[in-house]
Amino acid sequence: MSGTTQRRVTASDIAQAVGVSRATVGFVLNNTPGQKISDGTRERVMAAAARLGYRPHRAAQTLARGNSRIVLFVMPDWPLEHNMRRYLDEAAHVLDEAGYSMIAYTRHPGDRSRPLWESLDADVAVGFPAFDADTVASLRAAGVTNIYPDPSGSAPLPGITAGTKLQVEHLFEIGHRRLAFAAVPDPRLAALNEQRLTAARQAAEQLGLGEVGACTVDHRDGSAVAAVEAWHDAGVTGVVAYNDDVAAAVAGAALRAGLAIPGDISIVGHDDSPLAALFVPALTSVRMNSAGLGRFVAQQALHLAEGRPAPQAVADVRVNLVARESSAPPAG
Amino acid sequence: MSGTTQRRVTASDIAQAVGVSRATVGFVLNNTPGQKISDGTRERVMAAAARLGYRPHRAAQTLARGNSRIVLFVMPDWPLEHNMRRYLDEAAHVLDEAGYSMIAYTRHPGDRSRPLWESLDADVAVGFPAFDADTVASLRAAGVTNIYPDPSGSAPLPGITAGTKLQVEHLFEIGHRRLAFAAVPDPRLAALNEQRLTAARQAAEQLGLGEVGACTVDHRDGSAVAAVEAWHDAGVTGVVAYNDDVAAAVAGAALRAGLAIPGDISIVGHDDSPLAALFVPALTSVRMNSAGLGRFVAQQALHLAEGRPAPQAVADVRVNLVARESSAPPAG
DNA sequence: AACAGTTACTAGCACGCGAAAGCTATAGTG
DNA sequence: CACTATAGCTTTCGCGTGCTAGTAACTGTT
Repeated sequence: MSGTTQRRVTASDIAQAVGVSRATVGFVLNNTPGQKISDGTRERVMAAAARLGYRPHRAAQTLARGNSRIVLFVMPDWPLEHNMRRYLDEAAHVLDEAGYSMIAYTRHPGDRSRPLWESLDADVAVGFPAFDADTVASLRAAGVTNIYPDPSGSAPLPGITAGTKLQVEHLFEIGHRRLAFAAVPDPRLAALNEQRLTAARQAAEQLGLGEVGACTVDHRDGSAVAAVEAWHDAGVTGVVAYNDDVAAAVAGAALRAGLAIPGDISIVGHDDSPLAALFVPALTSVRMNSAGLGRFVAQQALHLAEGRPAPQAVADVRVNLVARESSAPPAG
Repeated sequence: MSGTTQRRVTASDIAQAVGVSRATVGFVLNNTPGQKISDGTRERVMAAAARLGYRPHRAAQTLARGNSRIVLFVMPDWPLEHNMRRYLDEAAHVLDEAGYSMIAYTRHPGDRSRPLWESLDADVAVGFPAFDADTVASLRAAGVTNIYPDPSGSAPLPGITAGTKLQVEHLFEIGHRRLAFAAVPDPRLAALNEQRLTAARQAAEQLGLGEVGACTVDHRDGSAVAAVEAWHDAGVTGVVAYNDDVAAAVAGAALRAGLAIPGDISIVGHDDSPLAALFVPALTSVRMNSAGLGRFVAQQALHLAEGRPAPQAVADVRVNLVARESSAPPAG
C-alpha cells in the first residue's frame, strides 16, 4: 500500500536475486527431469522464490506449455446439490493433487451468455450426464478435444440406476407387492427419468412383481392428486419416486387426499436431499457415494488430459437406502 | 479425424492467407481505435478468420494484455440455489457482453483442494456474502487486487434484510401481535442470521410490537419441538423463520406436537425455495429479485476491473412476499 | 516542385515461461 | 597427455497476442 506500483514477481526476479540464469530457476521450480542442479543452487532458488512470494503466471505457462491444466466439469441445472457437492469436491481434490484446476460450470437452458468452454481452453470437458450431440459439436468447435464420457463410446455413466433398484427392493422386502413409479415433469430430466423407470421395472420383474405403472407428478397442478387417487383405487401400496421432490409431491397429494402415510401408501424418494429429512412425514430415500464417483471421473479426466489410455476400472458407486417414516409394511 | 495433427489457427495464418502483416490482422480483429484500415482489407481479414475458424488464444491474450478478463464469483456453500441461479445467470450475462468471463466457485469449509483464485488470475473476485479477513488475505496473496465488496469499506451488500422486514409486516397485517424468530443452527450462517434477527426486531419495533424472542431450531434434535412448545405457551402466534428450511423445521415440530398450522401458529419462510411449495402445508415465503442483484454486482465488478470509480448506484433488489397456507389470521 | 499531412499499412518488441541446444569446467579413462 | 563423459550451468528460441514506433505511398497546398 506504499506508493509503489507493485509489479509481478517473475522467474527473472528470482534469477537476479540468486545470481543464476532464468533457465536454472525454471529447472528448479519445475523439477525438470534430466536436468542436473546442485543442491546449493536448488535451495537458494527455492528460498528466494518463497521469500519474494513468487507465483507462476498461469497464462504464460499455458502459452508455453500448450495446455491449460484446466478440467471443466459441466453440470446440469437440476438440483442434486448436496450430492453434487461431494462429487465435485472429491474430483477437485484428485485433480488438484495432479496439478490441475477444476472448474465447475452449471449450464442453464435459458442462459444468455456464451458457454464457458468457448473462452476457457480447458484440457478436458467432463459432462454429467453425458453431453448431447449439439454440445459435443460446440465443444469441438471451441477446440476442446478431450471429452468425457467419450461421445463415440456408448457406455453410460456407471451405477446411475443402482439406487432405483434399491427403492424397489426395499418396498418388496417390507411386504409391498403392487408398486408404481412417480415420474418427474421436468423435460430436462426426461432421459434420466426413463432410465430409472426402466430400472424400476426390471427390478420389479426380477422379484416377480406385476406391472409397474408410471405417472408424471407435478405439485403445481392436479396431476399429483389424480395419480395418488388412481393408484390407491388400483391397489398400489408402494410408490417409487424419481427423486425426493417428486416423493414430496406425491406425499403432499396423498395427505391432501386424506390418505395416511405410510398407513395407506408408502413412498420412497431418491437422492437423500435435505427436503427428505424435513418433510412430515420424513421421507425414506436413497443416498449415494458421490465422492467415489467424483474420484473415478477425475481419474478418467486425468488420463484423457495426458493422452494415456483410460484404465477400464469400474466406478466405486455404492448406494444405500435410508429408511424413514414414509415407508412401512402395508396395512392388512 | 484424418491423420493430420491439427494445429491451432493463429492470427499469422490469417495474415498469410490474406497477404497482409500479422499486425494488420490484430488491428482488424480488435477494432483497435485510432487505426485506419481500408474496408477491403478489413473484409478480407474477417472473411479469412471466419473461414479458417480462428479463435484467439486466451492465454496469449492474457499474457500480452496483462489481464485475464475473468471475474471470479465466490459463493457460499449454503443452499440458496434457485435464487443464486438467477443471480449468477444475470451477472454472467452482463459480464459476457462486456467481454469478460464469469466463473462461479463454491467454496466449502471441508474443501481439500486449493481455492480457485490461487490458480486462476482473476481480474476481480466477487464475494457473497462479503469475504472474511482470512479470505481477503488469501486473495491478496494470490495477487487478486480487485475485490468486491470492498474489504476496507464497511458498506454491506444492499437489501439483504428487506425480506425480513416483509415477513414481519405480513404477519402484522394479518393480525399477529406476538412474534418470534426462528434462527438457523448452521454456524456458517451466524452473521447473516444476526443481521436478519436484528432487522426483524427493528421492523417489529417500528410497528409497535413487543419483544421478538429468538430460538435456534434444528430438526435433527429436539430443539425445534422445544421451541415451538415454548412459543405456544408464551402466546406467540407468528414465527419469522431465517429461511424456508428453518420454517419447515418449525412447521414439522409443530405438526408433531399436535399444533395446527396456521390455526395455532403461523410461519413465514424466506427465499421461496422449492421446499416451500412442496411442504404440507405450503409455506408462505419471501421471493427476491436475484437477477437485479446479479446485474448490479456485475457492473460493480466491471468498474473495478477497468479501474473506473464505481458509481454509487443502488442495487435494484425488490423483494415480495408469497402468501401460502402456513400463514393466516390468528384464531380468536 | 517542395513540403506537410494523411492513409494504410509493416517491423518488431514485450508479456512470462518451458525447454532444447550449446557451452564450460572438471573428473575419469586408456 | 589427449580424449571422452558428465555435472551444472547459460543462451536462446518459441508459444500467440497487443500495440508502439516506424514507413512508404498518396493527396493537397502554396
